[in-house]
Amino acid sequence: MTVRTRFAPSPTGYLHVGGARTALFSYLFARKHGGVFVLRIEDTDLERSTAASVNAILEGMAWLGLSWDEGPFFQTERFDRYNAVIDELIGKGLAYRCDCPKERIDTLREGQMARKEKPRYDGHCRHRDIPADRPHAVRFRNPDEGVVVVDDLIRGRIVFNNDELDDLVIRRTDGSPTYNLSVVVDDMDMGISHVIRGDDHINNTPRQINILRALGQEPPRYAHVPMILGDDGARLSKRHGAVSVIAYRDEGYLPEALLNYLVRLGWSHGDREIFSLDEMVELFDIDQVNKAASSFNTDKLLWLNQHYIQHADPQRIAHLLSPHMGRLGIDPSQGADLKDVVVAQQARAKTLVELAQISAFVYQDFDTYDEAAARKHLTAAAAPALGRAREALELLALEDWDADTLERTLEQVALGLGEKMGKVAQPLRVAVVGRAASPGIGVTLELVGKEATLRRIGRALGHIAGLGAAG
RNA sequence: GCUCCCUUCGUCUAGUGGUUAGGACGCUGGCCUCUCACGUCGGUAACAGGGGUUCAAAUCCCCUAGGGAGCGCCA
Repeated sequence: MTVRTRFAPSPTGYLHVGGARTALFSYLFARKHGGVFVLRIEDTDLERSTAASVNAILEGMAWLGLSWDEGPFFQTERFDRYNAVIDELIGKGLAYRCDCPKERIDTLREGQMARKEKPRYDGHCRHRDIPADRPHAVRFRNPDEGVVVVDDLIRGRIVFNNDELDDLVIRRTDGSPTYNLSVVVDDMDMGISHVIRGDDHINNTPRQINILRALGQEPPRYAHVPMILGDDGARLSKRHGAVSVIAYRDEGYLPEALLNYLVRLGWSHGDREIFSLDEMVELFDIDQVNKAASSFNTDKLLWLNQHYIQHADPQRIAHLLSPHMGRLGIDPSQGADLKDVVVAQQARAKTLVELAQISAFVYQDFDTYDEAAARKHLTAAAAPALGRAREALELLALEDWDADTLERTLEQVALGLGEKMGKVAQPLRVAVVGRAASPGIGVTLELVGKEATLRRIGRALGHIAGLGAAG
């Protein structure tokens, strides 16, 4: 049997991380077993579905690199098929028309709730034989007795009593099919062998199996993956920060970091933490997925992101970094090669946004000194070191302006002053970077360039002189 | 309320009857060092509770508690 999985989001918003993980698991399972991964857009809710959401979902999938083999299919294009199936069910007496007004259903429900019963439709229209030309919905006639057994790949065996289930609406009064019907027909028509979805669908599963059986089909295998919660254990929502996959991209995360983080939420392979998409395909299997919900932990995502930034090809990172530099008003083509900046900085940032921030000094003069750094390093005592450094650096030819030569030059300056390297490097660093943290001083000066370095040393000396005047 | 699901360090997890309960993130101490970061060595911290079964239980069974989902003419 060929494995066929599907990801079936409803286009009522962006692709969020929970959906992305479900998509990832479906993708991995299909790839692992040499199967087919189908993308289907569940847009039967005409009120809430939008084209913008469809685009947002496709954009998120593309960014993550989760490619599908078939689709995207749109349920709105398959209404004729659903209606044919519904008519077939009516014809066979497995579904019936219902014209119960909303008020009747509401009263029924209230009474049941008051009696502490589970609210459910009472089958009032089962034998009323409503004419087809009157306004009506269509309900599936659920079996009254027996049980439905779901052998879930993640949960194990789950048994439902049919008397817990009621006759659900499969076609609305406006003629549109409902979710439980269209899902069943699509999974059947598309030959889906494994339904991998969120565990909020567990309770729908027995209904869907009953419809499938009424249609003479054997159900697929099911795997219900647990939810993702926020840092605080509550359901993940906007207030936990980004939930949209695209927002993670914009905040400077690498797709491989998000993917790696998501796959480890509910799945593991021994003690291993780092997985490329190919390695996931090789090692993943759905029956190893945890049953319990897990909390999204941004700190760990940040760690993975830093790991991937650090070990990625500098040229690629430079390419991805460029737009973030642009947001800071910097054109990286004016000045040092951005790739060289990445090489110098890539172990120092957890996101591309942060990488851009700590690299801005290479391309433009900063406005103000970091207060603590200036207080500690731009002092009268540091002035001689800065002065001597400036003298030595001025003498360096442009072709000698490289990290090694710069570092050796400054070591000589320190030696001449009878000071440790730190007494020279730190004031110089604050003078040139504005902060007390940067790559090695030689690399830092090389990237900044001779002209800007000397200019900024002059400015720092001025700052120190100003202190004396004020004090 | 009813039905279904879940429960190992703060978080992600390993563990399938016998382990000093392992790893990772975070936090933290040391080393490296011109700063920061990286790297590296160490520390911190968990089997929800209670009953069984067993020579032996995080692992099997039952109960309780806590958390979650569903109970739509939403998906």
